Amino acid sequence: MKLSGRQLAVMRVLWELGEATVAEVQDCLDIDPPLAYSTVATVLSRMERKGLIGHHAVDRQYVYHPLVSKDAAGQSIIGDLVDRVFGGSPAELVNHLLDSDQVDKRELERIKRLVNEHAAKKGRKP
Amino acid sequence: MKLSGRQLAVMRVLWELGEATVAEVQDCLDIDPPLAYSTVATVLSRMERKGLIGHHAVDRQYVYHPLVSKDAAGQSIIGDLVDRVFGGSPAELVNHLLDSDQVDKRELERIKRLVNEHAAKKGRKP
DNA sequence: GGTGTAGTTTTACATTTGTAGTTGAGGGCG
DNA sequence: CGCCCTCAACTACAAATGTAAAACTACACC
Repeated sequence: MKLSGRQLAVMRVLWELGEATVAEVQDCLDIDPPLAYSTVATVLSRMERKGLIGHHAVDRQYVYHPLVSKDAAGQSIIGDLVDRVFGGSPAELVNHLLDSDQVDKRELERIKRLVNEHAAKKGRKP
Repeated sequence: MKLSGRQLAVMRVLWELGEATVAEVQDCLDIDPPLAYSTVATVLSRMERKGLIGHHAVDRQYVYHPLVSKDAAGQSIIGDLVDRVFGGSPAELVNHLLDSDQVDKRELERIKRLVNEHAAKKGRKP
């Protein structure tokens, strides 16, 4: 699966809302300057053509919904990143991530906990 | 900074080799079917125009070298990913990463070590 | 029943990317 | 001296993306 920048932004809205009309997507896209209605509609159409999302009509308007889960997409994107930038080593990714200033104390704690939990699970049932 | 798929592949070669001629990049790109010489040359030119790489002439041929470090690029790409997919939470990324089958026991150990080391460093000198 | 109006579909166009052929110039070789 | 070879440079073109105006269509309201 492959998402362009705008497509990803739209997917985020759909993941967040579960489903949404064109106008709702347009509103939730926090972009400056805001996209025209027809622009959003075009993006949604193309995404549907690619099977990323689906729609059903409700009262003359389309309600779009994701066909790929956030988890699946995240998984795929991360896998790609690990392969293409970090030579297949997830640890390399983590290493870079930890150096980033996006990781404050709070996030670091969460990460530590996640890793330990995961290690426990893995050890219990491999 | 923004790298397309092919551009990233080329950067990987340059990061690996430090610097390289067009033909060397072509050889090191492990792509099937292999890209034409002129294709690689075009990609390199465009990347240079965008300031991603530079070149100097040696004996009638160009030797290209990266202008952005792998670390910087990795940082930027990860930052983007965290922002755009995981709502700014690095822990979310890690969570997904751990669920990936790219993380085997060995990688998990490495990750655990990295996290603990980092926590120690952070605790010492915040 | 005509006329807005909201919403979808169509059409349009620039930019970026992926890919590669063609051209042109400098240098070596016969 | 003229030909060939190797590169860099230019040109080309299709697909995807980003963006949006224009056209169409069904509905409601006067």
